[in-house]
Amino acid sequence: MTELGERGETLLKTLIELYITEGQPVGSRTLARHTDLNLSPATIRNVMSDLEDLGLIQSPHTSAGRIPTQQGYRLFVDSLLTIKPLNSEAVENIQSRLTTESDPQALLASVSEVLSKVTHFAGLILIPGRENALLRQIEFLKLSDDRVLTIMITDDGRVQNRVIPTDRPYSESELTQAANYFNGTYVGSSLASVRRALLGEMKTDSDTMHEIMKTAVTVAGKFFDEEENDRDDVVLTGEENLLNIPDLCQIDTLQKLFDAFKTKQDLLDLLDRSMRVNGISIFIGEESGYRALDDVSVVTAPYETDGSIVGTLGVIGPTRMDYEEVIPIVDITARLLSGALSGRHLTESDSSG
Amino acid sequence: MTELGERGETLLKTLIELYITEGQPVGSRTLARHTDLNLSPATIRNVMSDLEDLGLIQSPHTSAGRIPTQQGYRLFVDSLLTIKPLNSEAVENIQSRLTTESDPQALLASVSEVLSKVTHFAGLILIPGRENALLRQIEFLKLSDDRVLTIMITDDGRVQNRVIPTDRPYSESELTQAANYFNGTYVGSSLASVRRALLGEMKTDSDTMHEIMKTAVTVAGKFFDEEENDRDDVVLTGEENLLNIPDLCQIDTLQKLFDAFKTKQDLLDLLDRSMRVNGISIFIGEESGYRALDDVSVVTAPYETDGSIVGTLGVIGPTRMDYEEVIPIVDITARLLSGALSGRHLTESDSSG
DNA sequence: TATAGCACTCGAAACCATCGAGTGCTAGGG
DNA sequence: CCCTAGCACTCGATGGTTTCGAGTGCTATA
Repeated sequence: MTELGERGETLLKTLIELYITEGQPVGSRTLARHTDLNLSPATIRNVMSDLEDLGLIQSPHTSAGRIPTQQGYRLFVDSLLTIKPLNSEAVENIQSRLTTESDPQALLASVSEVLSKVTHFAGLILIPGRENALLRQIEFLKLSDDRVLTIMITDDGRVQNRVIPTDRPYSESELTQAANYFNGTYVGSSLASVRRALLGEMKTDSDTMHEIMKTAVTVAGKFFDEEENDRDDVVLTGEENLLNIPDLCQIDTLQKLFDAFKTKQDLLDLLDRSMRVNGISIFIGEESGYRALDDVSVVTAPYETDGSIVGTLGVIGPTRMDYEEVIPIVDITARLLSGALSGRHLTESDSSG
Repeated sequence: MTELGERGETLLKTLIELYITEGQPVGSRTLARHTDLNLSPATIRNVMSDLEDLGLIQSPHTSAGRIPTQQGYRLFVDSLLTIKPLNSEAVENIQSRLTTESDPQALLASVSEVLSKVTHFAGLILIPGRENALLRQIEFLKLSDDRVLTIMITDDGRVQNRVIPTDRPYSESELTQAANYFNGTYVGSSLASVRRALLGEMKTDSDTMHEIMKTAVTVAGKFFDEEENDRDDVVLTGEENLLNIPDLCQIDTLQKLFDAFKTKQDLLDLLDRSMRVNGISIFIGEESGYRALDDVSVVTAPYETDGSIVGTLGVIGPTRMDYEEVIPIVDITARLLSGALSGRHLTESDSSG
């Protein structure tokens, strides 16, 4: 790519900043006024023409000013932006939220909420799957002759319950014994390994198994079979904020967006991809590759527990968002959350219920 | 109110039906064509003028056709509409959903979903509080020195868990004994009475209480203290459907609406009110009394478990919705749900974990 | 009482002129 | 060689005018 020169960079930077705050195409005169280069509009025009040739800016029509292209934004966030000092009120807001909430699931959801409140865009967070969590306890409760309530607790303090339809009635004591057997065998193992073990058990010739074992394997097997069991999930908050944004006033754009919000699959994919990157990811407009997100930008940052990345959080806003403000907010939120999450595991002791 | 006459009623009815399907103000000529009264447009005009004087229809401007007013819709739904025969596909859709889902919480949520799918509007359902549910089992699990995970199971098969911060560390055996004591004392009581009993216990001079009892009362007390514990809740689905609706194309209208969807308080109030009515309730435009709902209509119907009303479900759509189709859908959904909910309680037996 | 006729109203659409912000280009100056 | 001033040009936005047509209200009449 052709070299830009310091002057070109300065002008591109101020042009984008102006466009972000004003929302109007910016012309050569305006740009001249808002820079301390002491250049005439005519000179600015020449530079702008170069910038346009490079594909960094464009004009909506002949006699309008210029607006940044996707590539312009990209260059801007990659090398031009000066991160704004963090709004301390926002930091306190985030911090206080993180310290008051002790239930881990509610904590993660509230992080999404605080992101949307602070940025006035939509906040989102990837809630990690539980394949690596350790089983702390499982319990089978008889609901009726053909339904068993299964409750599983993992060492990260999460509780999951599901009603399992059964082929035959189980007695309560049978279920209790099955749970005891199951707990005795698998407590302390990761859910992934429990799942593997169950698959193996189910293939085993069932004649060699004790009746109680069979019960445990059957019921727990169905429990673990449900896909969603340990799937990653996305919590999205503040979607309604996106309705105020003048850039997104087209109903069908919003429609696409909210449809994607409902299914969440695209969001999940995107967050999942960005989890493998170390540090902030920014997807500008069509960069994300999902149609529904063509007209927005997504800023994400991974968060960790005890040093390893477990999930991602972020913000969805208009492509014309104030990156210099949003980026540090997302960044600090991820850091604060990582801090709050560390040392949150259950005691490692036995788990007799 | 002045008598309308059969001819006036017929004309009002067809006018509203036309407006509902076409979305355009309907003029005298169109109305003349769509009725079998063999009247000339001029005559129709006279009648329309009367209807306008009665406040049932209005014209957006001098040379446009007429559209129904809120009062017009009201009269229409109260005494004019001919309920369409139910779309059998929709019924099967609802029915199959109700029979496949066995987890009661998921069942209620899926009803909201199916309502939105079938009507292409937003579905909503009031999920009843649990004050009348019976305690089946409670369990305390130590997470760390200052956090205890509390899990409560009720006879309707619902599981609720919450992390309780504690003042001092409790040992695991202490917590197990406390849970045993608590279960021994309160299993089978309604949550309302457990709450009352706990309030009493907490006032009692704690010197007279065994240490284990104190533990149980303290931890469970905090659990029951959280307001949301047994609050009614609203599940709302298919909000994004409302974005396609041409009548609701104004961003600020949508904004108001989605803000209300977020807080849910107004929806909860409305559903709560309509729960006290026996049968279908219809709130047209401003009738509901909530600003956010000024531009939409809400159709609701209560549903029951074993003969007594426990909640409400419904649909939110544009004021210009096809009431003749939506009303029976809401009605039949409520009936099917009531049927599916009856006989769903847990077995009444003991609850040794 | 219903109808036919007619003048009238008013929004929608098409058309036009004007205005002004902004551009590209070129010639000239440091 | 880079910068600047000047100038003609473009094109959307704005606002006024006209036309068109759907629909109305009124009145006379069968």
